[in-house]
Amino acid sequence: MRLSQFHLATVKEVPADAEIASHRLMLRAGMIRRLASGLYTWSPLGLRVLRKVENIVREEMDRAGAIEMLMPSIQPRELWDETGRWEKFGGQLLKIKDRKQQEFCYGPTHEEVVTDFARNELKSYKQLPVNFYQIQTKFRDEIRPRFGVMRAREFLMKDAYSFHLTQESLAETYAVMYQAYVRIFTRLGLTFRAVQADTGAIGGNASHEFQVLADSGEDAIAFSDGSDYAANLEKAEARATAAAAPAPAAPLQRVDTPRQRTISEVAEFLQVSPQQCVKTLLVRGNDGLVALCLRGDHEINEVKAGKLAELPGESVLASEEEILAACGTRPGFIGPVGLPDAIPVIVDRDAAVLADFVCGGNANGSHYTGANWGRDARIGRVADLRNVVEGDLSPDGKGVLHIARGIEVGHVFQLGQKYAEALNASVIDDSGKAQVMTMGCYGIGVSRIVAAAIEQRHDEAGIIWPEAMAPWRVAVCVINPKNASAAVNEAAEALYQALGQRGIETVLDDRGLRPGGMFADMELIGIPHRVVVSERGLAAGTLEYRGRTDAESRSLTEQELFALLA
RNA sequence: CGGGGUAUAGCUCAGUCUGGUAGAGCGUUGCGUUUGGGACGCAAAAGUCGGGGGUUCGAAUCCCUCUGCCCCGACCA
Repeated sequence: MRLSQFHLATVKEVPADAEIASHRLMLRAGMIRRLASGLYTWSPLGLRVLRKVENIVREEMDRAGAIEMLMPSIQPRELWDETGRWEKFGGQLLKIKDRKQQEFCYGPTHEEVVTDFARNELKSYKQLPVNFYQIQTKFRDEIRPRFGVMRAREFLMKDAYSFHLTQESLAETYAVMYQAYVRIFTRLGLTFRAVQADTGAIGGNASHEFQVLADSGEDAIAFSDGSDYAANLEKAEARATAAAAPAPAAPLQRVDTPRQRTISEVAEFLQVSPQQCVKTLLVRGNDGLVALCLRGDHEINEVKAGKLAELPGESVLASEEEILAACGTRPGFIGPVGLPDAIPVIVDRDAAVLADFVCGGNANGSHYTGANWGRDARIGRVADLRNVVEGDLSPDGKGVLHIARGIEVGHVFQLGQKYAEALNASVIDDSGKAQVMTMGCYGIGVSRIVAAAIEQRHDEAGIIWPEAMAPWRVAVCVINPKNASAAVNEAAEALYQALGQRGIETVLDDRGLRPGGMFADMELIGIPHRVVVSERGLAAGTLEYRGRTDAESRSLTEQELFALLA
């Protein structure tokens, strides 16, 4: 590509409300332009990168045996009524009507459509397993779109759906997809981790997220330094630090804590560490309130709490009024000692192995010291309620957990029969009986990958593309082309042609910018390799090469350059 | 949905408090000088000051209202 024939539109300034590096750099590089909240135009430059990602995803899906298709983005309400998700999906579903007032939505995902396709197309177990995929625009009416294309309302996604007769077959395809994802993110040149993910309300046997590691990531992930264990923080299991509580050594004593309500205030006031305190959260249970007890320095994990049998499927903190009505105490002074019998007490594993601890006194302005389970407070049962923290033992017993931030770019999921059952998608098995199919689904946020890559790889000057994602691998920069000798322009043109003939994607910067502006642009848009052609270099018979992350330029012969790029 | 902020040239923003002919930088166009890290000079084009209503002799500025956008929170996977 000759840059003089392209539309490169870099800018120096960027709106103050572009918060994260990838959003700022994509705007500055002119890759995207905002049309409305969460809606972005991909410029020619941005599209080149997006297509690089898309093509790698497509190649690896094809290699893994998935079959590409394309489904409509507009979907009829009736199909969504069949699975009950027209209502359940809520405000994220963009609903529209046609001229006959019939209702449709812009697809946020395609389980309904693909399962409808499958129930019409697949009749026999001999057609299974089969894995359909598409790369297509999705729309989710996010409450708060942000960070440019990182969390946009309209975005490009690869979604694949596999159909099986048995769970074993699903597990096989799941493993193949998992490996395909590993290949994709490896080829893209990203630092990532596959982590166990919560399967949520859908159930199923397995789910993994692929997280690109970046400090600005919205997800927290835990991983072991002694094994390959890695999980989303909402999923990571917290093991108790001790097998059992030590024997009680201190007497139970009520102490006045007139204005100390938070754990940190109480701990400081009583001169104990937060680890020696028990905090008690009251949440709405199936039948009245439920008490959840945690060690003072630990955080509740709402996903784990929501799964407790005593809770209605979600964890919602009780209001101050509800607490006052049930306990006669304001929040801040609640504790397991002397709590009304009607309130079940569920204790986190680590809180359960404390002895002589501090807890709320169930009276305004008072706490207990020297409290002990059994002697002073009842334990309904012990459960894993908390988020793991840096330094926790890995749940597989090997190594210690560390916490990192990640950006979710892929998610594989063993769906089971939820959708096939709702839509009655079945095939005839070898005994002639109809069997509901078992499904898996596998998503990749194609447009999000572009932002995630920048988030992971950038510097002061701009984007640092992995080679596989760069809009061009090499930039040939001509110094002062309008006034340089014919030889310089000819040499640049010849080099550009030679690189192209070797299959190396090259951009020729023949715009005639001053060198500073030209270099700044090539660095901003993240071209991995830069070669300068000038009178100076021509006289010396060498090319001036500089890698995107190199501190300085160096001289290469043309042959050395080709070898380096081979 | 609750709270906060914001809307002025293509872009980034001053100007609003204290009402009196619309500003800067970047970008764009033309001319000239320049040409190895975002050059310089001169000239020019470019604005229903988000929409509507009100107060006033007079509103970008004060008041009411609507809308868009951004941030925090709640929500959601």
